[in-house]
Order: sequence, then C-alpha cells, then structure tokens
Amino acid sequence: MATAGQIDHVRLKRRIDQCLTPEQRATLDASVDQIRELPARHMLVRAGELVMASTLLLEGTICRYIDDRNGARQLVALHVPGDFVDLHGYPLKRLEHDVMALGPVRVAVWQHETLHRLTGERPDLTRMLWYATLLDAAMHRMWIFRVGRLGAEGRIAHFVAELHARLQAVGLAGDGSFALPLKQIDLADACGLTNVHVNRVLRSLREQDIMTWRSGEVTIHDPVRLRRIGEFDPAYLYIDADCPD
Amino acid sequence: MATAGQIDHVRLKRRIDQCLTPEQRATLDASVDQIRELPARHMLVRAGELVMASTLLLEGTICRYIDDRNGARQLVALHVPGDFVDLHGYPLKRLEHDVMALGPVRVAVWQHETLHRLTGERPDLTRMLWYATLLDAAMHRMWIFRVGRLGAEGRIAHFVAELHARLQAVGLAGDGSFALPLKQIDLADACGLTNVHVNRVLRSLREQDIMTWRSGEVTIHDPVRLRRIGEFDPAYLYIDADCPD
DNA sequence: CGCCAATTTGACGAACTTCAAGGGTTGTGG
DNA sequence: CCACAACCCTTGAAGTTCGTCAAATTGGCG
Repeated sequence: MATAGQIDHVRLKRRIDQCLTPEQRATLDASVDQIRELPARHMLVRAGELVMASTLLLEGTICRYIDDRNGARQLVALHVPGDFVDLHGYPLKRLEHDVMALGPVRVAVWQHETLHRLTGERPDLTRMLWYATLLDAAMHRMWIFRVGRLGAEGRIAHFVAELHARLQAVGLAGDGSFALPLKQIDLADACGLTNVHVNRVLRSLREQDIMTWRSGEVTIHDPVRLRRIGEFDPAYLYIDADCPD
Repeated sequence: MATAGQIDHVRLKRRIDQCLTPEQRATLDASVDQIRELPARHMLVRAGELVMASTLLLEGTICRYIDDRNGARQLVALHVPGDFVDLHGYPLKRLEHDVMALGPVRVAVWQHETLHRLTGERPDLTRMLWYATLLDAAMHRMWIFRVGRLGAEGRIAHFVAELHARLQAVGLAGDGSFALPLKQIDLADACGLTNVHVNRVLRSLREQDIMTWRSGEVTIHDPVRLRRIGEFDPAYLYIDADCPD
C-alpha cells in the first residue's frame, strides 16, 4: 500500500479538498493502494469490462468517450489533475464507455475492495465520494446543453471557459493563459464538431481577439466576451459551493 | 411519516428494485416522509435554490432542463415512474438546473434529514442510492453522444428506443406501443432540434414505416431499423446488470 | 361553434460537413 | 545534421442538413 506521502500535497490540489477535514483527507490518502504512471493513449477502462479499481488523477489529462458506428468519437468528459476518475466504476462495476489517457499521466489507485471497506466504515467519506461523482454528472448535464443548444463558436468558447475555471480551481491556470494538451481533433470530439470546422472557428476567435489556441496552449484575451459567447456561468462546477454534511 | 403501504407495490416497479433485498426495500419504503400529487408544469426544483427533499417518481413524467440566454430549452434528463428524481440534490444541496413535472405526477418524498440518518446508518443503502444517481450519469453520457454525434433522425430514434427500453423495464410498455406524454416541442428540446424539424423527421420515420408518434402515443413498427438508425445499444441503462455489493 | 395550442407544410438561408489538397511541425533514422 | 515520414493544421469549394420565418391546418375543449 502506498503511503500518504506519495500523493504530492504541494503540487496537487484535489477538486474536493475544500470539503474534506484534515482527518478525512489523511484517511483517504492513507488508503491509496498504488501510484502509477501511464503512457499517452493508455486505456484505463474499456467499455463493458469489469472495473476493479478507481483512480485520482495527479498529473496529465484523461478523457472518456463513446464512439459511433463509423468510428466518429464523442468525448463525454475530460479530467484534469485533482479529479477523481472512474469512481463511477465502483458502484457500476462496468462502464459503458472507454476511458483513456490523452497524454502521459500519473494517478493514485484505490482497489474497489479498499473503497468497499472504507465506505462500509465511513459514511462521511462515502458521501464525499458520492459527491465527487455528482460533480461529474453536473458537468455531463452542461455538456448536453453545450452540444445541444450552442453553435460551434459557443461550444468551443464554453468548453474553454469550463476548462479554464476548473484548472484555475486546482491552481493550474493563471488569469489569461494555461496548458490544455488537446489536439484540435480532440476539441472537435468534445464539442460534436469536425476538426475542419473547429479550425475555422479557432481562427475566427483569434481574429476577433477573444482567444488563441496554439498546440495545447490557450490564451484568453477577452474573458468577458468568451463567457458571453459560450453563455458560461460556472455555478455548475460547484467550485465554491457548500459541501455535503 | 408515510407508511410503506402508500407506495403502491402492485403498480410500481422501481428502477433499482432488482438490486434491493426485501429488507432493504422495506427500510427504504418505511422511511418515506410523504406522498404528494403535483399538477402539470409544477416546478420541483429551481436552479440555485436549496433542495431540502428528494423524490421517487410514482406516476407521470418529470424532466430536467437548462435554458439558454434566449429561452431555448435543452432537456438534460427525463424521468419515468420508478426513477429516483433529485437524489443528486441531496449531496449537492443546490442544483444548477430546473426540474419540472411535464404532466400531473405522484411522487414519494424523502426529506434530506431522513436520507442523512439513513445513509449514516446503512452503508448498503447508501451505495444503492449512489448507484441510482450513477445510472443517471450514464444516461447523461449517452445523451451527450446522442446530440453530439447523431443526426436528427438518429437522435429521435435513439431517444425513442431509450424510453421504450426504460418503460419496458418498469412494466409500462409492451413490445410495440407505449405512452410517452411529450409534445413534439419537448422532443425537440430533448434532442437539440427545433420543433419544425422534429415534425419533419417524425413524418419521415412514419413514411418509412419505422415508428409513429401521435400526441404522446408511440408505436414502433420496426424496432430493428429504429435501433440501427439510433445506433442504440441498451447496455448503458444497466437494466440487467450486476448490482453494487 | 369558436378559441387556443399543437402540428404541419413550404420557401429560403445559414451553419456545418465533406472532400480535396497544400503547408507546417515533430520525431526518427541514416 | 539532414532527410524523410507521419501527423497535424490550414484553406478552398461544393453539398447537405437543419434553422428561421411565415402561414395553413388540425385537434381538443369550454
């Protein structure tokens, strides 16, 4: 079993840390089974297979996606450091979609039997883990809205605004600029567009001096217009919200 | 407090019943605080407000939605009898979207303090409730796929196939025909389309002898083609899946 | 009947995809 | 260090899908 020290507290600000007491945090950390490094494109979960462990993302980017019959891909979630990944797999046992590392990643791993012991003993921690999965569900809902009701420009603006807010919340983005290691085609897969059209929209946003996207490095020039175009309101991220009891 | 008998066991097949022991089921039923009947268009939850209770839908249809700046609506979930509604509101405390009854509904209500007592005492029931919310999340993910990667015909076919499978699972749909009390505009709001285009697609599906949609009464003439057009695979509904431990 | 909401149809335009080709960047092996 | 390949980004032209606007028709209900 890994020691608590293996989760680097200096660099990692966990998404739900604000909700954990020091004791809860220590208990969670102490129960980590393993720290793993995985290469780019590594598949963490394949649809339909039994999931035996859940992870916390420490470094890198992980995505979840569903492919259609012709191989066109739809991302349904994107995880950044500090996110619990796959906690869904614990109660569900099997997932109906694939989970893949976009670049090289470092993760903390909890075996499900460990989680089962933990949730059997600690109702408070169970509610926190539950809460973490519900944050994902809230993001899912906004993604439905994004692809269902926004045009291409709005979808991209909303996506970038979301990732900016989430990375800021864990200390990985400054005010104007941050790393988002995705290809344009990944952005297209996230927004329900083609890579060709994404490219055109990015050019337009650049020419309007709203934002610049260059090989995974994003610079927001005009956050106000970006949020307006994307109709972005960060409330659904629950970043400064009340915690569960 | 309501008695267990108030939840009509003859007519209601709950979505997660297969996963509950008789004792668990009785415990849940016994802790119901109230049974309520609500009129059509009643708002169960408004975005941003404190949620104090969660419900199980006994009769009727409930939807969740997010409106854009111009009032265009995107449904992000649709609940049928047997679904827990709003369980998300228990750990989250506030929701970021609205929840509304589409027609008149009957619901069982648990106050959050009741749920808190229950989840404090019964890790097994907590995991079941958690599981129920993760079924919602899995549906959310498929809705992202649906609006992100399918054309209008595919979206509608997928939506109808999903509702058919879910209503069948709780005994509310036969093989070919079932009630789905939505207007065409609700279907449009669910699929990220306009009501005009939905109308055209429904006509096309009717003319192809695939399905008929008439004022909330759906008849599926060719389930095989319907599923193929919608690329529908019911695995994500977890209808006969393993239950959490 | 007469009213109101929902559905239906047509014409037109905008948004996005598809297909095709060229240019840039990065990594790799000689 | 250069050459080459693979991948990604960029741009153009043409076609399809879907939205918008407007109007007619249907159906339920007092």
